Amino acid sequence: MNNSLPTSAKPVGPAGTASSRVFDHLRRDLVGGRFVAGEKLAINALKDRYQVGLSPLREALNRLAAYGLLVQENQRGFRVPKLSRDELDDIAQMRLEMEGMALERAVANGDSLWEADLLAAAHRLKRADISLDKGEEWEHLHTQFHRTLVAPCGSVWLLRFIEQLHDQFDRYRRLGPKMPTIRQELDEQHHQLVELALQRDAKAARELMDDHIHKSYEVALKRYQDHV
Amino acid sequence: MNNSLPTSAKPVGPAGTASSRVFDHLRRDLVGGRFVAGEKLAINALKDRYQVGLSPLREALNRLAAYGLLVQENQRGFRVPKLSRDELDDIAQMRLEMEGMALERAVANGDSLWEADLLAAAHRLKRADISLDKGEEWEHLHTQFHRTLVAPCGSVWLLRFIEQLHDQFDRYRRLGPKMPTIRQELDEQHHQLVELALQRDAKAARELMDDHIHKSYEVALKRYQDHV
DNA sequence: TTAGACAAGATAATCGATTTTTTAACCTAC
DNA sequence: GTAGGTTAAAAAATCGATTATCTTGTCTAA
Repeated sequence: MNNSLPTSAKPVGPAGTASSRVFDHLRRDLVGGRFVAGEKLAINALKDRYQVGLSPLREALNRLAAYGLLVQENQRGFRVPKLSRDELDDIAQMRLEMEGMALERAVANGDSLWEADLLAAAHRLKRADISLDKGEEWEHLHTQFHRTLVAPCGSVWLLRFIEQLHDQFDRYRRLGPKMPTIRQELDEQHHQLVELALQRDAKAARELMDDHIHKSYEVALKRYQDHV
Repeated sequence: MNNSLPTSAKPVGPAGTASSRVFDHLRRDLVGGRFVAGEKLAINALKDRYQVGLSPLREALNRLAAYGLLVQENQRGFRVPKLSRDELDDIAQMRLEMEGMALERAVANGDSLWEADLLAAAHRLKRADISLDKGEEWEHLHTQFHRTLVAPCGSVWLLRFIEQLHDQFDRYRRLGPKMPTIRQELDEQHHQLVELALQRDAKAARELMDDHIHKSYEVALKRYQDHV
């Protein structure tokens, strides 16, 4: 009912600090490809762009560097990490291993509340208007769906790593303009994943997840190759 | 050098910034159990303790929070994460999965230079004087050995996650005073691991690694239970 | 007694200015 | 022409002080 303000799954609560706000904003922009890979960040320009002072901005940059969305070089500031085919392969491979593991555990552990959340997340994702807001809304619901899928895997650290890998993967997947054609097929798989999860068919679910990641990988690779 | 996470092997080069220096120092102290779990950090006290100003100190704290060695609560500073049996189990379980995977790949990929590095690392570890420097020297060589073991696994992200898990695991393992008795057995396994790696026996190596982590887990659990 | 209000002190977060280091442009000697 | 050196400008890092927020202790009213 009260979907207006503080209920969302956002990292920062009602009393967000400037540092946290700019962290979230920068993270979205980095994952969404609003910066050129390899680019050196001009801190003074960012100060204007995000309307914050130097201290909270630098704190946010430090966090992003520790998180892996920036690289920090002593005495010479921050840059956006380069992209490479090798790294994309690495990330996709790790997603296969870790999300597969997480999904199997989630299917084994998830309760009926999870089933409800999953259906809800899938429904919201299906309903999302891709043309709206440059697809930001769809992206958010997509992230949320995958998060929900593996949520009851029982490992905080596994979830954390998967989240990190998703962010990294999306730096490739979200290069360039949208391609709604392939999305059709991937969207289909989301619903099949829910089906198999509800049937508690861990093996089939994992196989489908493997295929899903593989297809997403092909999208990301295409984007990367077109982009270079 | 620039692509490694802030947790790189070497503390920081000659031109380390104040921020990086205090990050390294704090990281060592957190992993080494020099702070009480759950404790709230008094920033002004840290300023004196590490002889740095507020800005570089806060930047270091932000990095450590993103890395998982601190928790950050908006508007109320930083605290040392609590310890729990559940989390220890989680961390150990993840180490089993990830280091096992990494070791298998390393055994498949590692070249002769790796073999040499491995022998060297094992030798240095054996020679290390535990009584020296509160065991810091041994700890460093131990970390280095395990790092070398999985180094050629081919995945930057896998290595990164393993490193992070080691730091988390050591928060438990290094609680309380040293127990040289059990170390004997674990030290023995280090050499057996080298043996199996050189023989390229991936399966046996992984099984031994599983056992090694399991034994380490028992040490850590004992420490944790004694500590509570 | 105890819940709530309030003020005072402590702590966290942020700002503006300064110091340090790097970068880039220019010069000179060979 | 190029390697090496010098310096001015730019950028990064840090400092000192200010502002915002939380915490604690005290008081009052029910």
